[in-house]
Amino acid sequence: MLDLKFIRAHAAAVQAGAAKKRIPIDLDKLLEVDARARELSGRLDVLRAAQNEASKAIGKAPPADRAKLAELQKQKKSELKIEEDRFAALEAELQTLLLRIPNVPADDVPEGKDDTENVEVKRWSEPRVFDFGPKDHVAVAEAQGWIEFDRAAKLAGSRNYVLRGDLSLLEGAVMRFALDRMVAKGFVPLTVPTLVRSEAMVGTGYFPGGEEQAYRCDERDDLVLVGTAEVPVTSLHSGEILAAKDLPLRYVALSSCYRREAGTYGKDTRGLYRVHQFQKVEQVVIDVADEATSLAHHREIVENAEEILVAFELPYRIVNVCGGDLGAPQVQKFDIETWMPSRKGYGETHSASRFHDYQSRRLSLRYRGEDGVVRFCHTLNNTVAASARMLIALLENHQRADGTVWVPPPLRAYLGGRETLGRQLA
RNA sequence: GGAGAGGUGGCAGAGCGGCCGAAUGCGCCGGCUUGCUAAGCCGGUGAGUCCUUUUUUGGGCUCCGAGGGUUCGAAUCCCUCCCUCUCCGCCA
Repeated sequence: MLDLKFIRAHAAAVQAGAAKKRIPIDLDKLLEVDARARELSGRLDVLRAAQNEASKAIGKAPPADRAKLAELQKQKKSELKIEEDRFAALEAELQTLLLRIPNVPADDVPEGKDDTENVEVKRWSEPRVFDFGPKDHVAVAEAQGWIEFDRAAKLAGSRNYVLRGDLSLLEGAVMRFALDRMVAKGFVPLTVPTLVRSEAMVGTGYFPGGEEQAYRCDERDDLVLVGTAEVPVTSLHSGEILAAKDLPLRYVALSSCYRREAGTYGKDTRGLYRVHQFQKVEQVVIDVADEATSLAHHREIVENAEEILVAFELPYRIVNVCGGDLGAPQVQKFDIETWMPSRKGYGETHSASRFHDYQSRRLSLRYRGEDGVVRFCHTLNNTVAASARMLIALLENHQRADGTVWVPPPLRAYLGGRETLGRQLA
């Protein structure tokens, strides 16, 4: 969430930012509740001070007089209680409103209503020109007996899949390669819970608002399946005050990711593009509250992802995500889209976000600066590799006319040295 | 799942109705001492919020796992929840 002081001082900017994101907010309501709460808070402090002082006086009075003095205090107490209840109600309302205020997008976030207006900022390599009719990833995989959708549906419904044989191994190879690359860069690998309390979802900005996209356990356990390791990893140090010397924290985590994909019926129904469960290696950076540092980290985590795609020899482009396609918590987001022949276009495979202190304020994730001042951290994250979509790109871009699939050199060590997956079919 | 113990400042740990935002030790910061280092000595050292002050400063309120209750007054008593530890059971 944003700092209330910031909102008060920059109401116009907050309003404009929300408009850029196409998120309706009632800022006047928030400011009005805030003003009332602050006014009441001042009065409450005075009342409480009097109450505290009187109670202390009773403690010091001769025991014989205490009952009488206490009787007087009892009456004042009920007045105080009424004001305290009113204040608590205002605070709760304020908190609810505040959680809904989106972060202010950066100036260089493009205007635009949805993903069709994202602005391409970089393109690497060229889509391959096939000298045969390329298949989509489903056809490539089914021909090799690598994928089963019917049985997966029997087990878990639509948008699920079973990987079999080499494709299952390829998934593992991609994940492990991505993980190893990041560890080599000094990122600390973490294995984290993927079933989390809703506080972690609120803290990272997915709730309120994203409840429909998350699987939730029943009332016996108030736990939510995460859609990304970003949630547990960014929440790892919530409630802590970190030492400046320990920053930045660079984490990488491989986890399963779960997405309900509510409201996407009929969209991307074929294949692995939009599925309920996949594996992902995610990178998270936690550092000091400094714009330049944050921007440098943002570039760094985008480059980390680019290196993976270059290693896999997969053409990609980077888009600067426009206001209307940006989530509430982000200041800015760069999506990396990888070429997918069956889509005749680029499909989103990575999402690199920076948040300033939006998440850390919700998580109460702070650090003590060199100057001794306690501040909220800045957080950032990006995909390193997400299994399902990376498999689409690898199968489709590296398929051969004979039905086999070429393995990019860096992955071979993870596949017993093999340069080719599958048997010749044609 | 059953039985018990406990959650206090960066850490350890005392406090178990008012003198407690909190002893003591360690750590950390500053100073003194010292050829350098260590040891020693002195002082400082939680967070949030509001008010005051040009800055320094001073003051009010809130916070001792979370939420509720009892009381004039709660870290201390009661209730609910969360978490940790020990023993038993079950199990990967």
